[in-house]
Amino acid sequence: MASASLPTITPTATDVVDNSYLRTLVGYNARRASLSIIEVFMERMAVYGLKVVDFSVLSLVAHNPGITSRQLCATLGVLPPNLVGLIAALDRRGLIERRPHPSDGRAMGLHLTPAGEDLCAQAEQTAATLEIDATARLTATERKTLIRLLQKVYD
Amino acid sequence: MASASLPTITPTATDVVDNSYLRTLVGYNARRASLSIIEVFMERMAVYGLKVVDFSVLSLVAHNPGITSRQLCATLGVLPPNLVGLIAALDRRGLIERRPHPSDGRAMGLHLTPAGEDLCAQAEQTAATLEIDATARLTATERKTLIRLLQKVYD
DNA sequence: TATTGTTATACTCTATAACTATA
DNA sequence: TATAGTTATAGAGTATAACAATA
Repeated sequence: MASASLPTITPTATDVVDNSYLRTLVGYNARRASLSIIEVFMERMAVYGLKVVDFSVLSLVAHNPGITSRQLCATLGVLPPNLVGLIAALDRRGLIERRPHPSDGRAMGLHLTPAGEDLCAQAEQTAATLEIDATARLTATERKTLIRLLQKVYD
Repeated sequence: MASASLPTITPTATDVVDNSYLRTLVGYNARRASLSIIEVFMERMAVYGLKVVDFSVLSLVAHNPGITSRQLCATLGVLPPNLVGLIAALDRRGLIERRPHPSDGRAMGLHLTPAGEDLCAQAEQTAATLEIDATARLTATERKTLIRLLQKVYD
């Protein structure tokens, strides 16, 4: 970190990039904000050995015991072939279980193991803290407004 | 499209996935909104043979004549090796030119060709329209608020 | 005939190491 | 010594086709 009393390298005029046009676009701003939050998300979830999608899967299974792979795919926008390895890995780690679906012989109902419940609860607590930190420049009211407007875009 | 008068397949209770927890997270909402806008962006930019990054590069070069690859990388969060092919392709299409940098012999200043200026102007017009369409459920005021809050997150 | 879960595979995007030429 | 641009390559993420078992 540079001390305030030290001379700083002043960028020349040609070093300053004018991105004011891109900043008028909702898509550009949504993508940049999204990436900046997800960056923090990935850092803190690495402690649990979870990627962003792993967390989403774990959390959805926690709140929807018996959910199928198909339902996870539809909810998260992941294609079935790309969920197979992910589910298998969580299974191998002893975090989730695949049980035969009660009414559909083709499907498997997903459930958290006790270890999975523990990890998910911890991860969700971390997520709650992280969310505040990653959007620290927002007031609580602004954060609620932001979420409401974002949902209005994609709902 | 199903007519409103036709009987619809009513999903059973087990089909309804509870994602209310994920919806409390700014990151989840930012990512979903971001993807829904970028989806429309990609569709409409395909007409010009441009991907999202191509558009950003073209627009930044338009508003910053003589900008270097390095500056583009820093502004867009793209790694230098991944920009090389992209720039080369735009060059081959006759949309941009690489001229020797006036003060740094290692760098190349990027400039739009007349064809590039034309395409960029059209694409920016399309982007402006698309933005409104992709966020049609927002009022103009809400759209401005959304952009302000998103910038507060990543700035 | 349609759907769930799966395998295999291809394509795109992103990341790392190392080189060259210039600063 | 450090930086701009480049090459080659590896890894992650995302896509389609096709199959077995079940609806």
